[in-house]
Amino acid sequence: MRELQKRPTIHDVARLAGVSASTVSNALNGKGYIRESTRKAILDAAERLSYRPSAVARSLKAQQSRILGFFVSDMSGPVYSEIIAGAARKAEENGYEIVICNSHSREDRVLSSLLSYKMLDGSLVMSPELEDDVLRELARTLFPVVALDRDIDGERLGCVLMDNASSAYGIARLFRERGYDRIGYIGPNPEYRFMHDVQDRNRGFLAGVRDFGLDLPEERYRFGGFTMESGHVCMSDLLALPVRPRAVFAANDEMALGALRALKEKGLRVPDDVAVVGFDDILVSSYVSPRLSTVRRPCLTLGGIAVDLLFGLMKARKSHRLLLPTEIVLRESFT
Amino acid sequence: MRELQKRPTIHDVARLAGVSASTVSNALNGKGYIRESTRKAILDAAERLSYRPSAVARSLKAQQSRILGFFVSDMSGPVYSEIIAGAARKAEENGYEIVICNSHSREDRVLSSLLSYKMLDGSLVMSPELEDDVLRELARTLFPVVALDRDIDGERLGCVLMDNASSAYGIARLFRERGYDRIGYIGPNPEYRFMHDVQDRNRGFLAGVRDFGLDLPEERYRFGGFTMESGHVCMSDLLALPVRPRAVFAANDEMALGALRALKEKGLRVPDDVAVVGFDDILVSSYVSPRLSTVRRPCLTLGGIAVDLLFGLMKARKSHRLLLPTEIVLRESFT
DNA sequence: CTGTTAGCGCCTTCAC
DNA sequence: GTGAAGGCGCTAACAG
Repeated sequence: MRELQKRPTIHDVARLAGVSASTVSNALNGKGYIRESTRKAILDAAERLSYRPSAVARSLKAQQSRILGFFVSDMSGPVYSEIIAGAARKAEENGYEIVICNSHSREDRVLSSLLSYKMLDGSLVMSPELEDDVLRELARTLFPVVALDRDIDGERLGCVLMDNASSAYGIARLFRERGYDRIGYIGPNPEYRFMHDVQDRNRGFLAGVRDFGLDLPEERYRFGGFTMESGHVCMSDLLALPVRPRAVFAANDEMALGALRALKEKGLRVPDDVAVVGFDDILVSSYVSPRLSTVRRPCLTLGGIAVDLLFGLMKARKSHRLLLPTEIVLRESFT
Repeated sequence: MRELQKRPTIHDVARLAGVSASTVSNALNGKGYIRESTRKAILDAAERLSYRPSAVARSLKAQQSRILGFFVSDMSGPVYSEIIAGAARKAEENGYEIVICNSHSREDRVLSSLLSYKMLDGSLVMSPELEDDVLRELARTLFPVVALDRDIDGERLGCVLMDNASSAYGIARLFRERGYDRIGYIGPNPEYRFMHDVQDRNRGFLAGVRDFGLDLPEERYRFGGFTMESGHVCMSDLLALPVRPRAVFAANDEMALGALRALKEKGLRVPDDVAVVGFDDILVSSYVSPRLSTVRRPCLTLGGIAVDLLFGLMKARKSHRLLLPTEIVLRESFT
């Protein structure tokens, strides 16, 4: 029965190589001048012991971990992974790593423990669950924070937003221009009121509805939960109405996909009977039939920019607020 | 111009409260007996300074971080997020956290730096990029490792697999039973040979093709890259053939979705003209038209089980190998 | 060129 | 009840 051997430390290497710990440190990190023979001996000893420096000890000494946190609540969405990819690339270019921390739960226990016990040099946040005050507290007491898709400011706190509102507004305009007057809307249910980007979409679209005089009575305004299932239910409800809408805007692609399914089940054609527009331009949206018209958001860019901003916050204390444009993509489901 | 104030340490709290550091430590961690008045003073001081214990220092002292790593390369897939969710839940129940580390790159730099400089107590690995030897090395020198969907064993190394092969074999059997003799296959291109689960599917299906005497000539065996785009291309190629297949098996749902689109573009009906089967049962597969027949894998379960196994490895040195069943789900695209 | 010393922030003895 | 001392593993500063 073998003992659980402890990991070797720099002293073990030093002993084996017959030198001191600091010489080992220097040799391994390429600092200072070291005779080639001792250097060789040290490398050899390290190799023999499979020595790996402890990241924890290093971080303690260096007072930085070179790790950035990315707080997300959901992570399932395709949107997130693209943003993360953008962030990870930029972080890596600068010798940092990104770790994903899921902040799904809203319990206080999580807020005070999960959030405060990390070893991060900074963080990006995409969790609607984390309230503004929590972020401010985080930024104040722990490390700089960049919020994604949420309009917030404060000390050591930046944000980068996507212009959801104007594209949503643009959709309303297009409905008017193309003569789709009698519309339906699958919008965010109250549960999502704390999600900034979602609310932007909502406000933008409703403003457009008003400004362009679209016909959106209460019964054609449904509240969805941003899943395909929810989109399916909402659209089914819409279709059960005595007067059905000619065009429907869903606040994200997943709901729009669910809506397409409901339409299909009722034997209705898209866009001939009912036109549909989503939001996000997730990958699958251009593969379903009919291809979904939607709004594309610069997710990859967003991630990179957010990390840049975070680096800025880590160096200086300046905070920033950036707004990225979005773009309407017309495909088959609405033209 | 305000200085970048450093985070307060336990000594700062001690000074403010007029006690020693160890008393603060005891008070904050509920150890030992402390007079209520000093205790109050300490809590108060900590609050005033917004003191947060340093996770790094703690980990160094405790010789554990209570953090588990989850190495993934892609992360974009819906499959991953479900597994991660399962793992995160189980980890949390035991006072651990999971951080996602992306190991997308195959460079040596990454293998030796990214992998060795972590502060993890253990890790789950779903990166095909990380070769078996790397995992063994990891397990030997750093921390216990549980590989997901990869058949490997070694010291402090466990694995949990999903039975890809028998379901893929089952698909072939179904093709035979339902009279779909002339088939096509969109399988993994050679680039994916290091992905264990994918290879299992491949082997299982090809074994079935042989055993059940299905008609799969070379030109109807295409190599795809597991994206919708790739599935689209492969299916288009298949349809350009003089004799087109009556049923097509794609090695994952994304490719199957791409295939459906190609079929749609050619004006072919599914399953009447060509039947299609995928693999994974991603969420959207039951929403597209026609709904996709596929193979469901117990992803949520997998994550939890993997963490359990990891805990086992962290306590004892025993290693394990688990195999989880999969299930064929028949929907509209093939019945 | 190499070794000694000291300290990063915390916690665990062990005195008092 | 509380404090002083020491050490987790590493590295920077300074001697030698």
